[in-house]
Amino acid sequence: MNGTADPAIFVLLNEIAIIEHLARNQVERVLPDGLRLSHFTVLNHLVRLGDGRSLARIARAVQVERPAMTNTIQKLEARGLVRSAPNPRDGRGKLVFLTEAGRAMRGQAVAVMATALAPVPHGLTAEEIADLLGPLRRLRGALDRARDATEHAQDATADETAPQP
Amino acid sequence: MNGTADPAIFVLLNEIAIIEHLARNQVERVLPDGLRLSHFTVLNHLVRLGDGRSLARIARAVQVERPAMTNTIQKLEARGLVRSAPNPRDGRGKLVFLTEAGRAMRGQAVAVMATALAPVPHGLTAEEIADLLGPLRRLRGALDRARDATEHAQDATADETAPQP
DNA sequence: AGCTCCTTGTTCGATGTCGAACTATGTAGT
DNA sequence: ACTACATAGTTCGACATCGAACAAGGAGCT
Repeated sequence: MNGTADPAIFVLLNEIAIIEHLARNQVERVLPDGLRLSHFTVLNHLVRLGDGRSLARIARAVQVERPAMTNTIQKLEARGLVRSAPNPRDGRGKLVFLTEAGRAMRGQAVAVMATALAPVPHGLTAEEIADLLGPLRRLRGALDRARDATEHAQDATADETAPQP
Repeated sequence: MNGTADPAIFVLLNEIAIIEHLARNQVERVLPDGLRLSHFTVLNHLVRLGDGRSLARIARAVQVERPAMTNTIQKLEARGLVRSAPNPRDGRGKLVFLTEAGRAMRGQAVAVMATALAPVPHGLTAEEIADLLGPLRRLRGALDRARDATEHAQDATADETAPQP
């Protein structure tokens, strides 16, 4: 009817954008007391990969600009979920550490998110979820390289997937 | 090593969120003159599925709240990319139409996006892209149903995928 | 008709994110 | 040592999005 069919990659990215949007909204509705997904993402990152990291490094790993991370860390610190200290090795740097409250909050968030997302696997088998991951990681890699072509970053998001057995 | 392994669905959604973020940033850097992805999404929707739709209907289809769509339509109208007229059948409603400039802008945007995303398929074969789509559509469906469980919507995002052969 | 409930589009205030720009510090090259 | 240049963290202004709340109109029911 129309000659405007989108390329396959468009359709795929559109689908991904919608899924991200639905998942974000659904998850943010159940997170404890106004905790944003971006806040949780940082807590989760620090729990999984270890704390004592610099703000800039966290920002690169979770794919936000540094100003956004400054904001996020300030909010987390105001809630007592993280604390930060100057880096003794680097006068510019700042290291971010989890507090016990931060670890507890992350655990609580994981629990409610798991509950909220429980109905989802009914649309997808565990095997299908696993099968999706490989190609999606390569897609992410391709996007990372395409960005590097126009910019000049190299540490990208690699450490996000590091500790997978 | 740590006892904090995330459920598979978490890992999947995290990957999806990062891909969405990378793709959005990459695309918005090449869109003509400050055109936002949300603006393009509306233009693309109207070209593909037909114009003369109401603001609320477009908002549901592209998964944003009505205030956001009011803002988007106002920006598009200020640029002369769409025009709107009151719905003669419904005194509350407002119908949004594409202008020629809007159609042209959408075509131009598709072209530069295709160029910007050209390196991406090198990480993924066309067949893999196609294979991804089925499971992802079911994932979207599952999320839609999970949302319906706590809320009360039913038209969801179905028409977005309607014209697929 | 009248009443109730839903839908539409909008305005408002709050928040998160971005890019640009700035200061301070580290790093490399001469 | 000095002079670039890169990086860390922050502040600033712009902007999109959200949820809540509103006024206006439609739909259904008695």
